[in-house]
Amino acid sequence: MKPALIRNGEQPGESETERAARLIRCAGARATPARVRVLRLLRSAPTALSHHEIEQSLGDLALDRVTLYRVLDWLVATGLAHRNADTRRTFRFSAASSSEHSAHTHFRCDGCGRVFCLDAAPPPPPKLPEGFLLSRIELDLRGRCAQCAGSAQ
Amino acid sequence: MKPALIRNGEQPGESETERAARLIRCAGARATPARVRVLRLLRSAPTALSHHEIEQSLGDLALDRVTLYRVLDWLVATGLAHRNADTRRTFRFSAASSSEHSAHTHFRCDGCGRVFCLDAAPPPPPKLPEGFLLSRIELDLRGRCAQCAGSAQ
DNA sequence: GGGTATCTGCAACTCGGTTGCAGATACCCG
DNA sequence: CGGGTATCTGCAACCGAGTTGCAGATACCC
Repeated sequence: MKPALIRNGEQPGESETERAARLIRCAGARATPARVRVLRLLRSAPTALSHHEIEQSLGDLALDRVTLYRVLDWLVATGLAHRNADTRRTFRFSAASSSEHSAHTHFRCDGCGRVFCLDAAPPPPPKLPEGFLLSRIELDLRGRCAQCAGSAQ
Repeated sequence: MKPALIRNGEQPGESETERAARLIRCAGARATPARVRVLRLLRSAPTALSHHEIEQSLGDLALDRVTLYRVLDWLVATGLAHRNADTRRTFRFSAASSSEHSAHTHFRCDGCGRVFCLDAAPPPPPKLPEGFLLSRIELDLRGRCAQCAGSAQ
């Protein structure tokens, strides 16, 4: 849902920041630096990020641990982001894309735990036991990412 | 405990216990009551169980927390069981089946977190980024199980 | 039945995530 | 532009899942 936009970009950086801020306000909350920075980061990340990775990426101006958790929770609650537990049982967050679909394909690395979002074709619709409600399909590929496969293990 | 006996299955119960013990010995370890009981439980469970659920199921004669973790780790290490993080980021364990395949289909309930193993058809082979190694494919269905869908949420 | 490597149970610890509360601030409104 | 207030942030303390180290118990080999 992005209504066409508005200010045609000034600096690409500013433009993206503005967009994140707008998405947040649309969701009915204050566009605080914490939220804007986190959402912008998620939107530009190629993989789903863990709490720890996000903290690192924010660098020196890192937020308080708790604030970051709350920002992430809020993003997930409003649907601006998704949350998944990785193979090492830590949560990973990714921005919800506009081309959001209920079927997703991920690659989960058994080495480093990272999650890569693939564009692969959506899997076929399955049949479920009686009474079960389906809300989302996810195809999960497990193995080692290029980096982990390269290094001896 | 577990008075001896009866090799060559008679009572179905005993038989299953004996089988679990044999699997454990085959894997090169001692068939202690702790391991036998846990493996037997996993093998008879319809869904993947959490550490907590296993503790409950063992009832009064429950093992020490740590022992249970170690038994589970050992089962996973030897390949007799599988471990998965559920949507609430706790590990769930299931017995490895003899008809083991590298492609699996699970239903994960967003309500209670339980994981159901379905026999659904294996998904089609995907294409991966350069350098990635695939070891396993898993089709993940998300939604609500019959029980959680039934109760108001 | 005895000896010993392997297991078990206890206690203390780590780590990811959560809760409560006081102080700060984005945003509405005049 | 400045003030008031509901919303956010940061701190500190907490919780629950999982892990580690070690002393005592025990399955299994002989």
